[in-house]
Amino acid sequence: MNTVNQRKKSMGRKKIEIKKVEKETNKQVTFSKRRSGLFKKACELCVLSDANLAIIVFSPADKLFCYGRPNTDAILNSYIKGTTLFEDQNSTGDSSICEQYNREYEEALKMLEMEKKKLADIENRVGWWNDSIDDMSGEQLEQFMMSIFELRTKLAEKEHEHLMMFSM
Amino acid sequence: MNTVNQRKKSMGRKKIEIKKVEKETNKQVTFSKRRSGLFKKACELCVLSDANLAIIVFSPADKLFCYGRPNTDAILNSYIKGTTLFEDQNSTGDSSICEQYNREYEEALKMLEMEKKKLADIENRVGWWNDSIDDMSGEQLEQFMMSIFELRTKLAEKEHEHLMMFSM
DNA sequence: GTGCCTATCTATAAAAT
DNA sequence: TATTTTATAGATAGGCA
Repeated sequence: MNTVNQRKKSMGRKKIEIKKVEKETNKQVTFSKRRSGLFKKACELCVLSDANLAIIVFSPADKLFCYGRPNTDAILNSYIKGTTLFEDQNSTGDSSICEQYNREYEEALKMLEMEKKKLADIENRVGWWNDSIDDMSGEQLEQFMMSIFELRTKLAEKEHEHLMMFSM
Repeated sequence: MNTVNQRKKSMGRKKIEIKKVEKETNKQVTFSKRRSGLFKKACELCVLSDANLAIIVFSPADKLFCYGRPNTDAILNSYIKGTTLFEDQNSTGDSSICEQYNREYEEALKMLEMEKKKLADIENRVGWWNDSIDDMSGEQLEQFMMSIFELRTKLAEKEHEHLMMFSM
């Protein structure tokens, strides 16, 4: 049994005034604990009442945390568009900022790949051409000239293709 | 005074399971109470730890509620612009991807521009070369051969640059 | 920064008004 | 339907590891 004088291990929770916590380390701890508490409450609200929500938090050090159901961007998108979630889900167009970025990014990547291929293609041809010239001796000049015209024709065709692709 | 048999006025709070409240009227009451509780917690978090946050809630009936400090739109703008560090606490979806896509997308766009410039550069040179050949008559062949070697040298330099860039 | 602990403090489910 | 009451479940400040 505890004697009258025996100290408790903890003073337990104390009432605090809701005002800025001045001590920096305590402020950090309070932020961390209460943020997780807030997100838990948010989760419960969603589950219990079948709601959807997003929370975006900037910590005192301006670090970003967020919670969202079904996900943050879907909620923000609905908010920004001034539509409801229901309407948003039924739309066939872009459904969230995230997805939109994703789509644009994939497109950009594809374009990049195409450009790289074109470049590689052209550089290969140039390389082949250079090699041809490198190996050439005086008596091969006439034959080379024939090749030049042949190549020119092929290049013109290829270039035309490229220009067509560019103008898309 | 209360007699021994006198019933309490309330059974008090009971433990509830965190799952969708089926009874519509109870769900509505739960939503309303817990939403205000959530906003209160959010307010306390802001004051205590000097944080900023925004909460956007769609009720089960898709009605919009929000809370923001300093205000909702300021927080959303910061979020969308992705100007700060990011840690995702999301349980259902992943929203940090959005910012990441944005960054990768910008990068891809830059790369694309670079590739296009390179391509245009090379195609200009090829075009110039083709034009040269087009206009050529028999007596200009010797002069053309001189040009070929000059060009070859220049192209080799340029190509080397490109290969260097590619290998990054 | 996280996690545990305990003694409170606070939010809130259910009922009553 | 909103507010108040009751009694309890849950959150958390302060310590410590």
